[in-house]
Order: sequence, then C-alpha cells, then structure tokens
Amino acid sequence: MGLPEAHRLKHRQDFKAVYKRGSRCRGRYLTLRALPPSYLCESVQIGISISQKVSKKAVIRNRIKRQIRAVMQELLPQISPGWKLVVIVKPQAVACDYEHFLRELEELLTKAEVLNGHSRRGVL
RNA sequence: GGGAGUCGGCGAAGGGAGUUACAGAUUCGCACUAACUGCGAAUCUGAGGAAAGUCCGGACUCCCAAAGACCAGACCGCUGGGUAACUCCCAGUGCGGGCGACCGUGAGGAAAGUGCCACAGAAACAUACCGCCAAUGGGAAGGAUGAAGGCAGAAGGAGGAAUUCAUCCUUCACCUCUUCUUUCUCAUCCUUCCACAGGUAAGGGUGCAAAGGUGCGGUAAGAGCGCACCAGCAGCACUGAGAGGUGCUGGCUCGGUAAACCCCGGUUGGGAGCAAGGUCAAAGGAACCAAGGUUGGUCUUUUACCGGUUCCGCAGUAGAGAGCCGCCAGAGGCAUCUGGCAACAGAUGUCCCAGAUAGAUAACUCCCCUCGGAAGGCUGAGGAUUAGCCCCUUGAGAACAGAAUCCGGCUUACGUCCGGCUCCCUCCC
Repeated sequence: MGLPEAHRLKHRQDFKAVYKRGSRCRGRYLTLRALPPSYLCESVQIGISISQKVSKKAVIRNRIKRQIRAVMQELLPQISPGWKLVVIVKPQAVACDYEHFLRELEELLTKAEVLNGHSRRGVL
C-alpha cells in the first residue's frame, strides 16, 4: 500500500463504524464516507473499497486502488487529523485516470469539510 | 519473391536519470528490560509465461488405531525409456490425413460369453423386396419315336351263312383275319412359352455399416466355385530390446460397438486440505447424547486408544476477517563439462532471485530512441513527384493479464517482435 501504515484503515470494526456513523458524499465516480475525529485517534485513516462489480479483472481493480492511494498521499497534508475515511469506487470509475481522481476527491473532501482550508489552487 | 510447417527465445509500460512514497531481507545506530518490539539510516531485492482455469500428479500436514492375507473398489491400457509422480515428457511402431516439410491418434481382447445396433431397409447375424435364372420338379403348345388296343376308312385275299326279290349265277353289303392310313391314350426325347415350387446373392434400393475387393474363367443364372493380385486370418522361417517388419505356405472369409457389461494384463490404503497444522496464559463450569467402539468387507495377529458434542468463562496478548511459526535455499536458477538420438541424468563452479494478509510496484519531472500526423525550410533531380536531412508542435510505445503453502504438468487467453531449420510454388543464373 502506498500510504504509510499509520494512515491505513485496516480492521473490520473500523469500516463498520464508518459505514454506520459517518457522513456520505457522492460523486460521479466515487463515494466518500467520513467519520469525524474521536479523541483517541490522532492520524487520518483511509480505506478503499472496490467491489468485483467494478471490474472482474484484478489488474484493473488494483490499478484504481493505486491511483486513489497516490491521490490521497498528495492530499494527506491538507486533511484535518483524526478523520476516518472510506472511498467507495463506482463502476463508472473504470475509465478514469489520475487527474479525474484528483479532482473528484478534492471536491468530495471539501464537500465533507475534511480539508483544513488551505486549498491548493495550483492543481486546479 | 510468395505461401506453409516446425523448433526455440523474448514479452513491468522502448532506453536512461532523478524526486516523493510502499513491502521484505541484511547491516548499523538509538530507545528499551533480557528477549520480543519500536524508530531512523544505508545497501540489495520486489509479479507471470501464463501468476489464470483449479483439470491431473506430487511434496508437506492432520484425521481415520498398527500390521498381514484375500476380496471388493478405483485407476491405467501399442512398445521402450525419462521422472519424486502423473492421464505428463522423449524416442519409436501401427493406422489415418497432407504433393511435401509434417500433423493427428482413447491404439489390449469382438474366433470366451451376454447385450445393443434408432430411422430407413426385404434383412443388422442370417433374410430375400425389386431383380437375375429356367438346370431340377410342375404346367401349356408343337414335333419325333415307340407300345397296346378301340373307332373310322381304304385295299387285298380267304372262308362262312341267313333273310327279301328276281334269277340263278355272280357281285356288292355283312361277320372274322391280315396290312396300311388317320385320330385318341400312355411313355421317352426335342423345341418354345409360363415362373407355381425352386436356384442365386452379380446388380438396384436403404443405411455409419449388407456377407472380403478388382479382373479373368466358370455357370441356367450366380457364388472363393477356380485362378491371379491386394486385404484379412492361421502356421513356419528370418530379423528387431520390444511394439513390430520381411518372406514362404495353407485353408478359405469371420459386420460394428468394450467412453456397454465383461475378459486379459498392470498399478493402488482412504479422506480432508496451509483458514492444513503447530504454538502462546495459572481453570474450570454447565447442558445434552452414549454406555463397546475404533480402517470399504472378511479373516488372522499384536498391541494401542478412549467417552462425544455444544455453550459460557479465563490475566498485559486466545487474536474469527486470524498474534507468532508454517512461510520461502528449492525435485532452485545460471554457466561449463560428461553420458544419452532425445526427454533427462551426473559432476564442478557460481548466484540468492517476491513473501503480502484491507493484500506491497504508484505519481511526477527531465533527456534520448522508434513510429504516426500537421506547417515550413534545404539538398540531389528537366518537371510532376519521390527520397533524405533540419526545425517546431502534438500523440503513441501494446495485448492477455496480478503471486497468496510450494513444486511438476495439462488446458485456456494473448501478442508482436526476433531468430534457427525445413517443405512447396514461381523467377533469375
């Protein structure tokens, strides 16, 4: 995984908690679930969910995951600490490339008020 | 030059550099308490030929108590070799296909037995629908010969007697016998016709398949009925390690199906699978079921094991999406040599080459290369045009596809590139 281990969302309970109590933002290609910080966790934890409905080929699913991870890595400094995020990939995302994901995620994170305000104007 | 066959190689995204990140190994440093562990740095490594399908064969692990014999079951099926093993691989044999290089092959037994062979067809293991034949038997017509008689006619001779009339004598007629002719009957033979019995399995038609095939003779017509060649079968000889091959002789012809049962030969404990399994703390309690049971069967021998299931609870850590081990040095890769036609084996040297577990390879920048597109310039050429070079901009550099315990195969998907050898056709010398 492209992200440092501290920023990974690994356990089933964490995923369940995000699905149960987190807010939801829908985009064209992705859906973002976000759980606000609790005082126990300090770092941002990110998980990615991609089902076989998106593509039956593991190669394609892996490529999308890697690209999303790369985007998150770039956006990581701007995210307020403590959030737990799950990115759900929609079937339309098969045709996307890195630029698409970057724009979409920045939009979704802003919508969910996860970003700490210092938007990078240069990217857009 | 074109087409084809076969063998092999390669296939992170053309080559290189860098930045930011990820995973593992090793080393070092720091923290810590001894370990485990955590943090940081450096170096190295980081998906495939199919990683895929999960179809075979194994390694490994556990369960079924252990061993032996027989049976059952399962699997295999041309020969020889290779391998840990295989339904895999190599070399060959037979058969089939191709002009050929070559390719395909589930290839023991159908003359041990049983079964099945749909539809069609007369018949699918023994039959005769159409057809062919008229030898044999039968029927019809004609002819020839023969035999015995009957009838009729003619001729001849001989004999006999009654009645009527006339006369008196003969003839005719009548009866008997002989010969000839005609006709009928019977028998035999010949010719022609019929096809009722019969002969036939050449031909037609049906079918995947129809009683060895072709030719000549032969026959009433036919037929291995005879002969020649071919195919099949049996025997013998030679040859090969073997499957087989070659030759000779013989009698004479036998459908297919064994991925139907079966027969023959060979091999073989079964099951579950790395979520296997092992390991880690100081403990137990409750409920229910069972009271000789444990390998596919039988027999024998010896010992061995002993209740089972579910739920609750258990410390800093017993984790259900899982802590550590298993878990990556291996039937390993590469090179050379030796043996072998080869598959492969052996020896020596050298190398370490993924070990994740929400699952590691990404993002970006720069330079060069190849290809495509657009605009412009230069050079050679008489020109159209074409070729080369330079500059600018933009795009592309793939397809199938992602390790999950590990190996050996098979199958499927994909693709250009590259190369070797071989065959066929055409052209030139």
